[in-house]
Amino acid sequence: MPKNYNTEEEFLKDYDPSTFEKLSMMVDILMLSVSNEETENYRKTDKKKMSVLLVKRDNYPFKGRWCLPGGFVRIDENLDDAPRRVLKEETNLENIYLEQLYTFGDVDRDPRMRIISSAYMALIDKNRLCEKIGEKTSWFDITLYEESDDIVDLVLDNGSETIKFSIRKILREQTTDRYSFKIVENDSLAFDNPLVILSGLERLKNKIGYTDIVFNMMSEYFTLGELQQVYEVILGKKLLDPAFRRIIADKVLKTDKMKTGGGHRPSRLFTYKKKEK
Amino acid sequence: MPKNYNTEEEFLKDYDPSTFEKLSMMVDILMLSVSNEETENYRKTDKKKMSVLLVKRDNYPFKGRWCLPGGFVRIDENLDDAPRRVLKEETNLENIYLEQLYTFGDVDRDPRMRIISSAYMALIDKNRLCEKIGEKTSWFDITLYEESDDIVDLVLDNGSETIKFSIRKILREQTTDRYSFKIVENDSLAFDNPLVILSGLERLKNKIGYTDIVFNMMSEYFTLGELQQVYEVILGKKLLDPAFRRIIADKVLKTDKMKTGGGHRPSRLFTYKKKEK
DNA sequence: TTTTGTTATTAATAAATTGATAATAAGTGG
DNA sequence: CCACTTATTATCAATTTATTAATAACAAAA
Repeated sequence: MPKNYNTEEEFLKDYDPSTFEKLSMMVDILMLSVSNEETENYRKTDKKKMSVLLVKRDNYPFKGRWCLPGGFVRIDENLDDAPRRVLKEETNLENIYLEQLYTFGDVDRDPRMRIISSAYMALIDKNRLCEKIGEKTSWFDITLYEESDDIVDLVLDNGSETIKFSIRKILREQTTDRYSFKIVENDSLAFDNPLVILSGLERLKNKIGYTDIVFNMMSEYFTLGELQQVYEVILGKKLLDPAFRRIIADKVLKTDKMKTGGGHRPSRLFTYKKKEK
Repeated sequence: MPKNYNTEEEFLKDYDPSTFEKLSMMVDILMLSVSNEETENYRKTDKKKMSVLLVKRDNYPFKGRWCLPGGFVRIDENLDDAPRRVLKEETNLENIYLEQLYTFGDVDRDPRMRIISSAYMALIDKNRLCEKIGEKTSWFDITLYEESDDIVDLVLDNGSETIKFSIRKILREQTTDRYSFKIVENDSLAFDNPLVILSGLERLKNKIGYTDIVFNMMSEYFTLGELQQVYEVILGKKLLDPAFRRIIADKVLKTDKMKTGGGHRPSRLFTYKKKEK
């Protein structure tokens, strides 16, 4: 029988927080970048890949498996602050582009107990995180095969290990535009991490067209060729040079620096031109 | 001191879920629709508005204030299932378009205790939910004033009550494209609901261009004029007729029904043409 | 019955954008 | 100095978008 309160204060003083069964909250971080193949004839060989940062679990559950970096949200910590803290702890990096991707909350997603996880997508220029990663942390290159209309196979590779999984895109009822994903096969990635990876790749693909987030993956100075390759690997298709240049013309700023040494005509270096207003 | 386990099962059997402090999880539902002004000369008067469904709180905290419908996530319920259940409970509606919007998790967003809330956006044809709502539930028309470059004022009105609040868009550090919102003023809306509303309006505005979600707000048969008005109210600007018709040409199917009685040339009725493949 | 007002719908053309090909530039490595 | 490679821009065709305006068809007023 609910008691009758007259003021907000009175109610709060009396409030029993244990009325509802509680649960735990985590954040997972999908750190994405683009592989760098500086020395290759990259225009010809299409070697550029998306890459994702994984860490090897040294605890149960999924001990020994690779997973996305993550951690529990502290009780006195804003949700949006958690991924930034975790990133600092795991990679010692600050000032990283982060955006919330999706909150995954299936009942059985974690074998330990009920844990809901907010996935955040982080974008970074790979050069900022290359040396300092230990044995437990590794970049994996992503290859994506569209198996059929509704099945996607993903292969992750870090040079010595390979991880494969398949995901089925399900056209949800009651929606007219959005897929939800379901894991069909998964050797080795922990938890529902495959879903996070595919969601992130899709989000990036969508947002590259109407935002400037790509520039978070570029170093300060870059050539238009490099930028174009990043676009191409994210979109999964070749772009024509003049068309591409037209698209990004007002997003970049020409510098007077040049990049030489490529065995061909040197290319001009550009920087990101921040929006006015 | 962590004990050493040899198998996953062994670990789980021994796992103590109380290691981390737990919290509660809610879902909020941002039910959006478009006001219907059937009898007006709507092309001239721009009366069409976005509307949002609010319920009056009859409990503390925020007793007597309007807020988004919502509820706690059950411990044995998938996160994505919760908004569907809540919607069924509060409005008796099923088969509603729903998509996860954002998970809000600031420490102080609920005065009771630590509660993280996933907001879901629901889109509906208003005619499906008009009669059957009681006194505690009401549609509010939304008017949006761009006060300055970074401040937006919102006014909600249900005919007898008016709710106002202001939100500041903050260009986040470390990002190049996204705003985060901060409530500047808020008379009467409960919790961080103003943020949810503005996020949803922005999401809708973005997605209308590359998805077919608008059709979730239309009834089965509609005129192109009606559809255009919905586009215009979502985008907040007028569109030219021929341009609009080109854009949606391959999304709609012409029927042989007509709508008469408008005091002008009757308009043909169309339906949503579902994507092939 | 005719006129006026209103929205629907489409034609037609100008303007802008995009697509595709090709030409020229400027390094490196033989 | 030549071959090779990528960079960069020009050019023109094809397509799309913007804009104006013409015509259609009903309701209501005159």
